Amino acid sequence: MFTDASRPLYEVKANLFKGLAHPLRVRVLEVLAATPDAETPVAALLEATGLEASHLSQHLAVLRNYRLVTAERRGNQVSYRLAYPQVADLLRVARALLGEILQATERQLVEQAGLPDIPTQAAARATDASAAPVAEASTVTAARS
Amino acid sequence: MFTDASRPLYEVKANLFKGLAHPLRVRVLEVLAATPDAETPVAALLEATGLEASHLSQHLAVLRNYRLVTAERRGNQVSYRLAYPQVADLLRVARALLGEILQATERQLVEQAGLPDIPTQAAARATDASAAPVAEASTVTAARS
DNA sequence: CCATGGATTGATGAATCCATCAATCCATTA
DNA sequence: TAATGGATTGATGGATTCATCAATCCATGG
Repeated sequence: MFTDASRPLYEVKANLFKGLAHPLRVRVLEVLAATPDAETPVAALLEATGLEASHLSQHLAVLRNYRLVTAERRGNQVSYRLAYPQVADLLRVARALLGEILQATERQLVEQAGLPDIPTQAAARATDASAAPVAEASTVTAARS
Repeated sequence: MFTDASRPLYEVKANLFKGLAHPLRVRVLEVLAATPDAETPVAALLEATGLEASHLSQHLAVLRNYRLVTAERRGNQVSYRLAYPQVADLLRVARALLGEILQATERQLVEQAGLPDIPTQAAARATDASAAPVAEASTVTAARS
């Protein structure tokens, strides 16, 4: 059911994004995407992420269920690779989009720094929390009707 | 903070995917992507989704915070559009990936249907639940060492 | 067969996200 | 300014997801 057909496309898509919506999973995919034609043993992933085996394995299971990676057992140990090259594509496009977003919001910060408050490092310090969205600045812009 | 720089890339990426990880939000983005150069009034989104205004607005707020859409107020009503064309790119690539996944899992279903159980419509009926991942079939494949 | 190392699975409290309802805001018109 | 329609915001249970720990599986070597 992790990627079922016979459901509206937007549901399946959202579901795919849900599979990608965790830093550790993205990290793992990035590592795997770095060597698209080689297998990466779990040991290497453990080292790359610094995680506890069990924790990593949980997320690997998620990635497997979503059919984003495939696993192969060679004797005692297991290796992973991306299930499809398009997974790497997706990461690249996401990165490109983020480039745009960050660049644009940076411009905005500069613009609004010209007038109000402290023009220097205030913004930098303000943008410090570790959870989610971009710093606010009133979203809905006006336009003449 | 919804798309902060100065954090590891994989965190920011995962965060982006989190913003996309909901069927309604994907649906809205798809609608907006259908007319990239025109604004879409909230009324149209309401109709396209069949949602209650408040509910839709919640998700629009999320999309705004993630900088995926922009809103403009024209007199009494508000219209939305994609903030960057790359958002549409991302949806397209996701769709391409899903195409691969579904096609491949379909092949697998056919293969394994050749031998066990009922070879006909059993698989189709089995893939019915409405929540998440693809139907299971043992993940870790073996290989010679 | 038992022990060991490598990896996965299961279970549980904590944290996060979501849908719904009430309240508010904003611009237009009377 | 009072009232109305369009849209957003806030608050609150209910549902998902996550991190951690213990238990299990699986293949190899003694």
